[in-house]
Amino acid sequence: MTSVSRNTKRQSAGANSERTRQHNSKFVLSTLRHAQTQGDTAGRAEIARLSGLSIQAVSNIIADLEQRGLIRACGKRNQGRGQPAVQYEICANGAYALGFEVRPDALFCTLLNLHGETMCQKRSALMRATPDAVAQAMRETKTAILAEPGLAHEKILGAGIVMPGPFGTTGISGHDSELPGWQDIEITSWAEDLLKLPALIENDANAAAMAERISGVTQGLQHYACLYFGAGLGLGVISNGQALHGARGNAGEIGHIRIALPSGAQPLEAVLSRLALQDHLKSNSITADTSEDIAALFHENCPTLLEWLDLARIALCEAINLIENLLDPSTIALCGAMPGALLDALVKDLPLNQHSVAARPERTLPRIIRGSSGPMTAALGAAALVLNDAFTPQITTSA
Amino acid sequence: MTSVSRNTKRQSAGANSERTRQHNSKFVLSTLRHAQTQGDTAGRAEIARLSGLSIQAVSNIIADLEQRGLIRACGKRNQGRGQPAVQYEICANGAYALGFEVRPDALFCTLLNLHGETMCQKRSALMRATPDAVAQAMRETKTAILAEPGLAHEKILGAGIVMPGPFGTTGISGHDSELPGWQDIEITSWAEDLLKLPALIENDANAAAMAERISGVTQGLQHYACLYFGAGLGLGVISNGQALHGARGNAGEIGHIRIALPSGAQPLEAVLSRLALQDHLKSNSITADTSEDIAALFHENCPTLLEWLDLARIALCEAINLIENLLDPSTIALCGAMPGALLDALVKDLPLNQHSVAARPERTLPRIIRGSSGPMTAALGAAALVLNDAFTPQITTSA
DNA sequence: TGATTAACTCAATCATGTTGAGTTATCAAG
DNA sequence: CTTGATAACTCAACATGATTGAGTTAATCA
Repeated sequence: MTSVSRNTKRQSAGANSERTRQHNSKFVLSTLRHAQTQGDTAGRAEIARLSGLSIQAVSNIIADLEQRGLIRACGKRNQGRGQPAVQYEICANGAYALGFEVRPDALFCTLLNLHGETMCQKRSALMRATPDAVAQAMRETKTAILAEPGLAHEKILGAGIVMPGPFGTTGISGHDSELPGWQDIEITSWAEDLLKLPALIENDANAAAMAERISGVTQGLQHYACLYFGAGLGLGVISNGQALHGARGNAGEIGHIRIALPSGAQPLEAVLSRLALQDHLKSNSITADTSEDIAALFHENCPTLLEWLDLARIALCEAINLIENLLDPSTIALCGAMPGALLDALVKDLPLNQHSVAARPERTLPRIIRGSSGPMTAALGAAALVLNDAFTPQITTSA
Repeated sequence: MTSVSRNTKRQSAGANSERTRQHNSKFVLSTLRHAQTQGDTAGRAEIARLSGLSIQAVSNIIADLEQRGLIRACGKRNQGRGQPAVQYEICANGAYALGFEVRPDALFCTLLNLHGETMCQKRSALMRATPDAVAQAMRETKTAILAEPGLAHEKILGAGIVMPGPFGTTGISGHDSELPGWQDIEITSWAEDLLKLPALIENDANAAAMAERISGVTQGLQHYACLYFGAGLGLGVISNGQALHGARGNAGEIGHIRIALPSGAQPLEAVLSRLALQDHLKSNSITADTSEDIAALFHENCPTLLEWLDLARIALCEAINLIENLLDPSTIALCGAMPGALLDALVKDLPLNQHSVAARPERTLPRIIRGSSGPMTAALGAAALVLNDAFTPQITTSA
């Protein structure tokens, strides 16, 4: 089939020549993408050296990818003697990735091109996020997107879908983020049948982490974490370039962890979350329903908000300590549905624990950085999952 | 080359037919192993169905593995009509895995066969665990092991090596577990040159977790964690069948995390570790230097020890809450250098938080189980790393 | 200007998986 | 006790895709 595969057929555990080609094609694409993020390009011979493949093999793959419109030649480069190497780059609009975020009251959609650039965004209001209502909204959204010029079903690599966790029946019942009627649905195949596209399901924090990898502040990193402000507070973990789901897809519920604060032990998201901020404001009779409200308060130096910020920064330090000790990430990105300026303020001059495995002298990245913010972060991340998949040589796990 | 590869040559990122065969061979082996742990066996056709490979491909691989002495036919089985399927099993002594644990004062070694059974164990005292001293001890140990009957260099798949973290220079200086003179050594290639074998490096907790997977309580699980009593307290995390290292191999330092206790916030290993136990005993003028001493105290219901146990169980509950929320494991195993009876006592009737993503009604495994204990756990785990590698279809991550 | 170098192409070869046509051994129905 | 159905397995031809070695081309260097 194809390297950046569109076929919905489930992959089996065994490998064959087709799979080999798919794997190698993904390697070629990831090399080109990696070069492009550095403002660079690459030629056949260089890719062959990096991959350990023969030049001929790379040549064949490049011919194939070029013919399919995913890459194109972009000049030559002299590297000293010898014939100049023809350079290749990824065609921004050679293919697209679709991302959906299902929320209790709406369906968000983002379409990314191969450069990770947002091509369009859509929002559909939902009365109730039942499977039927979501299915209808997804179908309509897809139809609307296919109507755009230059878009065909064949050019969509797949769909990433973000759903609020926790998945399955858990001890946390009555949790606001749980959706009605989804318990008995195997979501991946449900979505693949619905959209006629390969589907990837993730929680919001992992998707946000992928977004940072595809077009954000963690490009090129293989190990990092992403604290994500969504309904509560989630943690996306990327290890070896792949998201960490846990046994049931419920990993990253960092908001539920009790942490030690000067005021006593509390769940992290009782302090460090959008809801916690709004509660704190409300207890001082200030309402801030939207991100814009919060941003405005921050802009005018609202003392109640600054008070919360001090609390939140203490909680954040504890969270960082936890994450660094447990996961040893290259960095931690802070992102999600909070005003960017507020994230900046949270991140700035944190009194981080220096007695940590993360306090390395040779460190080049800051221990915490501000990632992307805004309400569409999760839908963007959903689409990023698809791009990551297209650019990452895969494995199947054993029995 | 070979599927259970012995060659030291670094694998490249690109795939070819040889790599495909290697991948598929590992799948066949893992299927047979999995069946064997269930007291079962498997035939060609069954493996073909599981892998998605053709029967012919499986047949070829089986012929190859059998010829190399890694598997053998073990009777036939009637599954109703049709020709009975020839069953295969892994030859226990078809190959071996070597495991080393480097400690500040000694080098421990364990040799496992393909069934994960311990063939021999060795201990070499070290004055100081400098690279030179360790190299000499490793060389001598390997020579002694090769002298055993039935053992040849070719039958050793590789060496797993466990070293106390943290790796590299970190903010935690003066840490007792840091070894002298290792900062500037790329340990994997150092060990491969030294032993002329493929080498895998891990921290103690991850290795212990692998040991549970190969021959312990977590066989067949893809997602779990392992709380490990070593020098302090470590957490081994297996996600998707692979150990989680973090960016620098320092993941799992759960002992350093501050947790909220009735007595105030403290690092977890200030309560839950062998050293904490010994300190607690010492503050009541009881000395217990060895595991036997501790086991004896426990056996005679020493009130000071029981007092510690109550404290430790509270801390353990907090740790479990942390791990479950962050990693969503299938289960958590408790293991390491503590008397088994004490681990049992820790695990028994824990007042676990029911408000957790882990409190699932359909859960079949307990949320926490007792794993293997004893001083050789880490060296065993080191060898288990090699077996896991031999039985797990691999990938190389992209650039 | 010619030697050197590196990128690249072409054609032959090789490893491996797949496919389809048998063959064999067992069960079950007549 | 025969016969047909069924499933495991083998054999041979084929397809895919990577590798190899012998050119070819276009640069730099002396």
